[in-house]
Amino acid sequence: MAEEGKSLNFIEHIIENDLKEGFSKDELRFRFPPEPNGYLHIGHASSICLNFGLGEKYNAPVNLRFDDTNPAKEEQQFVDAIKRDVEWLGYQWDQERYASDYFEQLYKWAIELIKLGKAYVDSQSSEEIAAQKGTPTSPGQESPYRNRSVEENLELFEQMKNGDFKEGEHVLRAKIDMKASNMLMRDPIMYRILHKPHHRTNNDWCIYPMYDWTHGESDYIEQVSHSFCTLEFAMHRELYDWFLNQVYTPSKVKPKQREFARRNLSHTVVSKRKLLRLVEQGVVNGWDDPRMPTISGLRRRGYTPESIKNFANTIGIAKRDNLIDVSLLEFHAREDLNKKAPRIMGVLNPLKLIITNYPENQEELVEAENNPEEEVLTYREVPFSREIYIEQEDFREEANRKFFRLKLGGEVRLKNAYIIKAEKAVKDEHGNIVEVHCSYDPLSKSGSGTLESQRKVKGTLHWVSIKHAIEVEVREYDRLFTVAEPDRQGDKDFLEFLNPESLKITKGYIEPSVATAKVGDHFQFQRLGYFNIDPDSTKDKLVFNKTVGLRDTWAKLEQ
RNA sequence: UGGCCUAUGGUGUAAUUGGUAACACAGCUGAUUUUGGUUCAGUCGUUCAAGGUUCGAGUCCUUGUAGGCCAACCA
Repeated sequence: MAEEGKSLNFIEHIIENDLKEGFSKDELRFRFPPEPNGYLHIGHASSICLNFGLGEKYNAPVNLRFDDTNPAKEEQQFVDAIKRDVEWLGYQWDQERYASDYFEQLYKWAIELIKLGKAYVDSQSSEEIAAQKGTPTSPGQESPYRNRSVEENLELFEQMKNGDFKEGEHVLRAKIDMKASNMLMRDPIMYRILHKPHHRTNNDWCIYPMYDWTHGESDYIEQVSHSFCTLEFAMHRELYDWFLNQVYTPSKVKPKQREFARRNLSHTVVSKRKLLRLVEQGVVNGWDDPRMPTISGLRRRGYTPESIKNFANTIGIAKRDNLIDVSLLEFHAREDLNKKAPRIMGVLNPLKLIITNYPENQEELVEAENNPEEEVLTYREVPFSREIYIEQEDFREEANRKFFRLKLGGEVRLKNAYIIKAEKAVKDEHGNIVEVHCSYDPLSKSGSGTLESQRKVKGTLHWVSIKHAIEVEVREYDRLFTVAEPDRQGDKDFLEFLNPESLKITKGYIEPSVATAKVGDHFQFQRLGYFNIDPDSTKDKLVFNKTVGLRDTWAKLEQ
């Protein structure tokens, strides 16, 4: 079902045009084709949202197809992670396919190409082949094996398949044009010998097809109508079409490849190869480290599927180079979490506050809104007592009028509780404030309806009762890199721009209502930001990840 | 010294296909607020350059300029 009134991106224009020119809507079919050699990242999320979004818009099937033609790099664990991530985003694929499902068909087609004189076995080394390839500005040379007889080619190719040769001894090449301006058309390699077990076909094959030979034919087998990929494949289109034309039957759908620009995110890297380095060198704690721009990392960090999808839809799809600021991603996290995350009180940098006129052994429960954004408000109870923690930043001995928080002689409201007045700051021998003594107005209790409770005081602080607070571990994250484009800093390696302070682990104190929360649950720590519970949590210790802070206009004023 | 692609506010993306350049984020003002959050109102700012076609050009043409991609038995 097409959304109305929404402007179309260039991909949608292409589809609309095809439809207008008579392409049947029933034959629309898309695919998301990851290689299982790493985890999906935010850039893939854009591609997933594009393809599956198109599927939803046109009510067309979308296949999940693993491009698994290189057993040297691909693993089952990545297949599993990819499926988990796509599902988590909320998309359902029509069929789960693997390029390796088509190895037999591809092999048969290759034999046909040989018989037609359109493919040949080259027995040179990869260095020799590369040397003959020419350069972008000069034509290539033909291989001395280019005109082998069909019979010889057939025989050699079969021996390749049977495992009679070592890796690198022979390859199968398409016979196209060594002088083509598009270097991909200079007799591209279709098959190489690889004596490696494949995660699905084990040792059935020792020849493996190359990407170009595989991808378009796989699209064709699945009758994918529109095959979208990133811009670096633009030059491959000519070859994609050439291979397709060798096997195409007019009654069938001929897939159409179109290219869009990959999305770049500031202050990170969006490339599986580079992310792999971060993982392998131990810069981060795995692919799902909350600092990683992987889907798994973002999930663990506390991003919701909706926030990621909204982000992807907002940034759209186009063909020009781009650098999207992470703050836009963070905006979408806040926007979604603001609606969904229950509010709680937690203190990260505790300062002890004693309410001197509150009876020593007294405690009470105060009522707190779970989320002011709820249509029907719900409440919980939070324990209050004489000794509480507030944030260190929320108290100053002296401050100007712009400081809405607690200062000596000044008043603030304790959220959901009483209005207090700071009387005295107790210091240690170094002059650090270790305790604040306050008095409270017993008639000012929140929601009590008294005149005193309705007094307007400028500041409201969050707090926890020391006696009742739960101690938790809090992991706060900052951008992984100190510069916007770490992988575009001249000849310097992107690892030179790591932010040494990307992870800060501290102790926090939170209200007891959270004790029963589960891994993955989201919360807003009031006045601080959004947090969720990390899988590292145990029965005895909750671990929180900070997803993103609240918008903080005070911090801006302070600068 | 070739081929292909791209160029719209600070960022990202649109513009009913030649008809008033807009949406989101960021920024700035103000209002509301028991979160310096949210919400609301307002505001700043845009078509790479030069020619050409046209009543009219972000859109078409020409020439420049800038950036990206292409020489893995990777995808």
